[in-house]
Amino acid sequence: MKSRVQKATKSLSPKQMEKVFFKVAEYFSVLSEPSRLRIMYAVCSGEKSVSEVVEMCGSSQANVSRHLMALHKSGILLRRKEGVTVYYSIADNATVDMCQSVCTKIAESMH
Amino acid sequence: MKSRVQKATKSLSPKQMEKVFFKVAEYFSVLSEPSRLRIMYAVCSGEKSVSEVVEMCGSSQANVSRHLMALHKSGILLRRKEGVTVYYSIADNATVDMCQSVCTKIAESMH
DNA sequence: CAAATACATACGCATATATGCATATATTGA
DNA sequence: TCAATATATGCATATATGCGTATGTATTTG
Repeated sequence: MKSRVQKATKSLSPKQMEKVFFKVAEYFSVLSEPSRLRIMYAVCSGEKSVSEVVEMCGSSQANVSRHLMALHKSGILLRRKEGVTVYYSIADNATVDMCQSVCTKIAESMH
Repeated sequence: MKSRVQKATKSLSPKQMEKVFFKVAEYFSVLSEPSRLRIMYAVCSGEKSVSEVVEMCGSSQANVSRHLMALHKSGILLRRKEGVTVYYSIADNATVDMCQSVCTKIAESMH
């Protein structure tokens, strides 16, 4: 086996490859907005309600709600409703780890 | 220490945090287009000239050139000129590894 | 110098996306 | 039922982004 990438994509038809590229792009796209990263940072310390995130991020309720929903629809955040309150939490720690890696690399390069 | 994220962001002022969020978003943004992921896939198997990538991706020369330049300007690809020919290559294998992880996860969830 | 080759870029257009504002929906309690 | 609270969403707008087309720039060759 030549590379990890070949291992990951072997047995995928060109059409399937296109689909994967599209989905991966979509995934990164969700993480490509400062507002959503700020929200991710708020939620990654533990499950939070919308209003808690609003409080922590200083953005408007409408915006936070929309971004949380986008993060949820992409599978990055879990959503749990309890009465009127909606709680969001990290679906997969791998996502947070990935953000953290990039974050660290960039923070280092800023010195 | 509570979490890796706190470790990564400790000693950063709110202003610096904002800057990091912005830069991380920018980084993910570059990887959030199928065309650029296709190009990354072409280049990750080894240094490639622009025309080689054009050949491999089936996109127009102008487009490939623009995307390669974007990937280079963000630090993801290295650029080397040799005569009229320009060669691009992966700057940091960590980026490819990251894409591959996401790719695998998504490819699996497609079954 | 002229032509060919390889790559980069300006321009215009179509589309996507983030945001503010207002409003809708859902749940709870009086 | 009415009011209050928490969240979601429709609409308008400003901005960003991708792409095709055409053209510019740099290098090599005859």
